[in-house]
Amino acid sequence: MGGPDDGHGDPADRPTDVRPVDIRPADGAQSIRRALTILRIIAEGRDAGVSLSEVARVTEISRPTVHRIVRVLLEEGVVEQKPRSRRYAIGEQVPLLALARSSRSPLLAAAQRPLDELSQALGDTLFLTIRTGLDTLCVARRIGPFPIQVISLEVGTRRPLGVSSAGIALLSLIPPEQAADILERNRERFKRYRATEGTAAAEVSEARRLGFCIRNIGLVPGTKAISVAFTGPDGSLQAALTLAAVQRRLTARREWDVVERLRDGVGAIMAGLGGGKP
Amino acid sequence: MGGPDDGHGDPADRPTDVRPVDIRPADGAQSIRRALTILRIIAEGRDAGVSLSEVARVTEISRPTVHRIVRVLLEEGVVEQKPRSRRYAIGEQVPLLALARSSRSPLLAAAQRPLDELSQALGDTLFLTIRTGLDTLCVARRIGPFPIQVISLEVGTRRPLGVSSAGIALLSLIPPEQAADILERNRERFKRYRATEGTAAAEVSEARRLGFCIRNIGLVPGTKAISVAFTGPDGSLQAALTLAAVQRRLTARREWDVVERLRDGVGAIMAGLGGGKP
DNA sequence: CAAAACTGTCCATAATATGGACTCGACGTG
DNA sequence: CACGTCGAGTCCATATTATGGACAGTTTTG
Repeated sequence: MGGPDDGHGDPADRPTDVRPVDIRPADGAQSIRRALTILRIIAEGRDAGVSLSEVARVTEISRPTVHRIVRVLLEEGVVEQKPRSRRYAIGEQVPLLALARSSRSPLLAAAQRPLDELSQALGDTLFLTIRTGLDTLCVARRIGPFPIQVISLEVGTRRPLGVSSAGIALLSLIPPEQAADILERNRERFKRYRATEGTAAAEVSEARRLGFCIRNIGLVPGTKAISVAFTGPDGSLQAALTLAAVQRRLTARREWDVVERLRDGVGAIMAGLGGGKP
Repeated sequence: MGGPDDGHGDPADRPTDVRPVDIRPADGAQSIRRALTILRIIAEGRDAGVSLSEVARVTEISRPTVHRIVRVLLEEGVVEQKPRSRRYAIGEQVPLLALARSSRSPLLAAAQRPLDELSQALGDTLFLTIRTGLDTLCVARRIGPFPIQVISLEVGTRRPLGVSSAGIALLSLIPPEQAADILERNRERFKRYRATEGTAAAEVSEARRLGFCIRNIGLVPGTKAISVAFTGPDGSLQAALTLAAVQRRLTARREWDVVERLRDGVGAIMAGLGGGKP
């Protein structure tokens, strides 16, 4: 079938030791997994959506199969299709299902105050980003009082881990080989973002050394971002706090101050997460 | 396979006019459809969740199959399992996917003001409920200023069409045979709610005659609800505005006034929906 | 206006999902 | 306490279902 490698069918006489990269038991419901993979890619497209062939390319599932799956999701309202561009986007049913668990996430609850205070104190824009699977997902944003703000991300933006500052920081706090594995699995998607596995890996190493990530923001010239990543109390969740600003506001002197403040913010958020309900 | 079907394959000689509510073509991706059916049932359970065997019973899918599907959804974070009760509930991935389309729904946007004003004016609790597939789903609530309020529903509550006042009203505005079909397909689920197809059908007829639904609220003795249903501009959506109050506040005299006011509210919402973007 | 790229459809085939039968453990009842 | 009932979860032979190569139609690009 699909799969990036190998001459196909070798008639079952290796036990189970090869395990090509991922832990996926591969049994159970393959088509449902595929549907979810497709959904995540479509979610990246936000309101603009994603074209069929791009979904097929990125997921490495054949076009007819993607088409069939997407058609079911379409009929069920889980995705919708933009009439003009024929691109697919997340459909109304998803928010409706989400209503079933409308209680806000503990992370967001814990982060509100620290985000407000920090963005006031630092003056620039802050982002709170979580890791989910192979992606980063922006879940909160605060625009600071300084007159020039770098917006760059909306809440809800989803990207492959490795293309954003937050993604680098997040990768820097998981074990190197896992991080490498993730980069590998995202390789196909990086093309969309003018990123490569190699440069991402280098940045991750650097971030691992420093304890945070600082770099230019890819798509917006003259801007910089600093990200500090952290995990939930029991390692339950992985998130990053990011500051974005025009380059001139991030002089070498201020950098360290900002990192310090971000770390304080992270501390405050983690404290708020500490003793939740079981 | 499953499903309340008829003699299958009649080789294409009805144009497009029958369309029995949603004519499941049954081709394509069956297991994905099943997964979604299961998800919707699980969504009904809200935070408490739903047991495996109940999902199997209601969906009329065999337990092993439900289990296998649910296990995949579990691994993917789409559902989660309460450790204590082993019940399944909607998982964190669903809200995360929903973030991709965080722009609020046009209905909610249009309804905010009218809801606020009406609940102030009438004094009692209002609910805005939509139809989605075979379900009603509460999407907004306003608690009025009168000291005794009937809460009964949370935002996010999902129920089979036919068990709530709003559901009856909604069924009353779709063609009788479609409504009957929906009741039929929900029969298995009614048992959970002490409802039956028969009484629901009678109430729907009554509502169709009156143009609204009024009745006692099932689970809360001494309380009444009045629902007025409506559709979006191009028939795009079906929704109902409901008032709930203790019985003594709904004297026969006031009933008509309330219905009148609810109709005004519906008018205001529909006006707000009128000229959206194409 | 031709080439390229993309969406969507068909169908034989292989692989996948299916559910009956079974095990295990928890709970309740005589 | 022994027995019976009910629910969760597992196994595996089977046939149903999903799969993707090839093709057709349409829009975009050069």
